[in-house]
Amino acid sequence: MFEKEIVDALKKKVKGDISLSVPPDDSMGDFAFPCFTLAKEMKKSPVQIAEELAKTIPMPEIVSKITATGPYVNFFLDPAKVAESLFAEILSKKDKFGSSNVGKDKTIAIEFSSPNIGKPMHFGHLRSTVIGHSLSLMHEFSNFRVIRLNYLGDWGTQFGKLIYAYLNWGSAEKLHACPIKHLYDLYVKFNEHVEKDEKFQGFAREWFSKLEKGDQEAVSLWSKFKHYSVDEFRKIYDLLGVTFDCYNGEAYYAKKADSAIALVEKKKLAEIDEGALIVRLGNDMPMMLRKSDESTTYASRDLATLLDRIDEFHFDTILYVVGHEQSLHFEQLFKLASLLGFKQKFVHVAHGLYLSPEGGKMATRKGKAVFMEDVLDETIALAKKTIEEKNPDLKNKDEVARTVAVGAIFFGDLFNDRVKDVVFDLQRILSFEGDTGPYLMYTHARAASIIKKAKIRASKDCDASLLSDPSEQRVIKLMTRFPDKILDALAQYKPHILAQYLIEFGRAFNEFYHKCPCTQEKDKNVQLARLSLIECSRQLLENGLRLLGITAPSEM
RNA sequence: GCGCUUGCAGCUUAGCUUGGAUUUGAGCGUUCGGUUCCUAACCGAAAGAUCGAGGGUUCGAAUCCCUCCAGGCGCGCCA
Repeated sequence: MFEKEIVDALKKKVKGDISLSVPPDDSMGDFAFPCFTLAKEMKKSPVQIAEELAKTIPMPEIVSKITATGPYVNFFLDPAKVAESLFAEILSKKDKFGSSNVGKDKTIAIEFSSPNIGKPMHFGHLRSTVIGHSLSLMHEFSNFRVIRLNYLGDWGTQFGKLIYAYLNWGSAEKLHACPIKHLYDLYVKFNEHVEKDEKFQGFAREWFSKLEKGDQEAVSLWSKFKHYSVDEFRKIYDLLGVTFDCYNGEAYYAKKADSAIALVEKKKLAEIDEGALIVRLGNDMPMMLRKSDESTTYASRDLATLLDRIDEFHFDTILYVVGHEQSLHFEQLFKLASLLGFKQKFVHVAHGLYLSPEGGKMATRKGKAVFMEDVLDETIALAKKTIEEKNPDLKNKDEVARTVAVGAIFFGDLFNDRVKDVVFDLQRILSFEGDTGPYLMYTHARAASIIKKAKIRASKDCDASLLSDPSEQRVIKLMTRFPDKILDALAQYKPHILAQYLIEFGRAFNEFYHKCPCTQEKDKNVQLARLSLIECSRQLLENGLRLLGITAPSEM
């Protein structure tokens, strides 16, 4: 915010593209214009140029001071004017504050979460779920039309495994009583057998092949497994507040794989090699579309899925929020799609993996997985215990405990750059202090509490010039950055940019909270100005957290 | 072997896309201090970093380029 006014003023004196930077320290102003590039063109020292510019640039309304500091021209915004303009905007836009129109008339499809049927959702699924959810919310906030896609892993040789295992070692009673657990046990058992004897892999392939050909027994078991799993997933999504527009999984698109393959063949892009149908996409990376036993592959189904989605949803951009171990697959898929003539924007929003503390991936196959449900239960229990200690009179304890737990888990996942691998550490998830979701939720609750207690209401007509304490000015300054942070996070598909900013803002707010009491302030005008600052801060925190998928309670 | 990716205080990390005002900014943990006062899930202070190693480009490199080392992931009938 307010950057445009400064750029416009600079344009009157400087030619070409102007990009401003943010000084490293508050004492150096709000925006800076570095003169290095100009120095080369003008063959003068950047220091000299900065000095000349500082004197000659027409001062925009919102700016109170322009100085030259070394090779930089520094712009100081007038805090009172900034605050007035911010308060008016926030108090009128409310839960829309920070939104933009960058997505106007654009459609974005976002594939995320995509758990595998027949296995419990393990904690590793959290990354895709949380990042995809947050990106969906941010795009919607910026007026994109968003389509949320959950590409269920409900097809493939793994079902051959499950069917074989169930028929040989399974029990109908156990399946009925605790379906997911039973299926999971069978899955682990089957893989133990494969370790010892390769022939089991063949049994699995056989059963999957039967399933693909529509064998009645196979199909009926498959659909039973799928039903149970989806029910289980929905419970977790409800708890997390995550929604989808489309649950079509691999099975749904598998039927369309043949026509997708036909299209590739028509364009003469495919060839037969060792009995399998492959596409060569340059150095050493063939993409297999059909196995030698005629069954489809993950790649062909994913291609079919992409083509069908292009048809159905007419998106401009599609995001695949999937772990980085699949980068090669997506590189191939996107390359093939562009060879087929599609011009949409395809993005693999790759994220790091949760690694098991003992090392290596959290593989369900080896029984090394940590289940989402267990982590949720434990976190909720701790949140409840913390509430009992700190705020025993709270009314809706269970509901708040759930909200706090989800906030802790979401924020913990979104706070760091998504490309990095994370070693699973329950103690970190269970921490509610420092750079955490509960810290921000608590900050929000404090603000809400003051507003509730105050006898007056926040107003844009307060005297913002009374907010002269450095801590107050810092909050105001940070507030102006909120809309841009959302745009940054959006441009890079990185929610941690917003999360990091919110922590910075929360710290500033808490400092102000300690230094500048509001309800006890005697001067009514100061009180009103502070209350307005508090309400605007609260709104910002509410909006920011919401975009990360976190609900901010007004009491906790 | 090839490809992608990561490497910063004891631990977890931001900053790298677009090199600059930096002697790298946080959180946890450690040590010390703050609650007759709007929720201490808070605030303040101190100690703690040869930014994996070496070279190069540049007036200037945590940031760009090269080599090496270490971790993670992937490399045709798993998804």
